[in-house]
Amino acid sequence: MADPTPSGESLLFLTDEQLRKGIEAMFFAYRGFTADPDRILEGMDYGRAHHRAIHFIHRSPGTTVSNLLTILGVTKQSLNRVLRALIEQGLVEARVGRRDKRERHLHLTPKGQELERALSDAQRARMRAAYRAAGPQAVAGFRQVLEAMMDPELRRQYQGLKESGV
Amino acid sequence: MADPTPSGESLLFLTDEQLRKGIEAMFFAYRGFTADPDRILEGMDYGRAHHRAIHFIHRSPGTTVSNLLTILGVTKQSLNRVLRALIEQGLVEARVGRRDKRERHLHLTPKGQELERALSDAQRARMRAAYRAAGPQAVAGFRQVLEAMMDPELRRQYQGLKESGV
DNA sequence: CTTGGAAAGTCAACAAGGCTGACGTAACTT
DNA sequence: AAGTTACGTCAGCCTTGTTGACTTTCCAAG
Repeated sequence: MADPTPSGESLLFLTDEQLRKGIEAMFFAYRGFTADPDRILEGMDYGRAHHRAIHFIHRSPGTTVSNLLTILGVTKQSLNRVLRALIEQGLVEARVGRRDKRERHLHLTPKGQELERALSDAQRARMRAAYRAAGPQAVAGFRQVLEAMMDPELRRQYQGLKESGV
Repeated sequence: MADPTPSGESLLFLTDEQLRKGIEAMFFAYRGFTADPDRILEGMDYGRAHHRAIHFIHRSPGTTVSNLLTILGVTKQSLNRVLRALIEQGLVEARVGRRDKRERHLHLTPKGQELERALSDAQRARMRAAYRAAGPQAVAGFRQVLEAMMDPELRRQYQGLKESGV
């Protein structure tokens, strides 16, 4: 049969075998992606769930609990357990909203910022090494594929975060 | 200051901001990556752990329990719980080794192959859509960055799987 | 000003899937 | 014959997710 691509590009990269390799690459890479923060957190009272909360509070200071709920995609009971620990132990501060006093605006305390720094330094170091090894063009492709892989709703979250910072 | 790259390439892609975007892209994309199989598995007695076992047994038929243990990076107690369920319910067969009778060689039964098919069809469909949207060059970059992100030991696992099929 | 509903928090119970430690058995290796 | 390896299993624990039911607070619309 004739080449079905308008541009004449090979479709060899879409074979089941290529796709399987991509799937396994995601699996193994994600293990590496979380390994360094996990190592830092183990022994402390915290886990990956705390890391995620800290990351997004750092990313969007003053975000509300429901915002966080949407981004993380967990139940409020689950998030609440994590936030309670972080607040009790002085890593996160929950300020009652000025306009809407039902809302809690979340901020990292200096102590929280310290842990955030340690975690993201470790994660960024690995990312930086991978980026450097692969080069800018590969990085662009990496980001394109990941973005295309997201659920549309999550992609909006991601893109929203990308610029606005809220 | 002078451009520090020998090749004269910009290092803008290595800024903390770019790295943070990459980190969040991994987070959101991994959610998408697992979403479809998770949907299929929910309601059945199985979860992501079963999916992983099924995937790698399919990938390397006849693999032993210790092989699987190494690839998955979990304890034997944890894997055993998953395997026991899969064997009891007739998705996986454990054949005593011919050369070394201590070993159990794992195979998918027709029923197991059926579920594997459903799961990987769903996951590949998403992968294929993402690959197609991003194009072959982006896919190459995607794979390069992921590979660079793995722990060296896991990279060996990945690369080993890539060709040999064992 | 009252009331409906949204936002937040809490309690209880449960499940999946990790973990450690201890132990047993069969089979291979030295 | 002794030691090691592969596998399985019991028991108990932790993290992180889930539902369901309920309360408190408070904004906003009638």
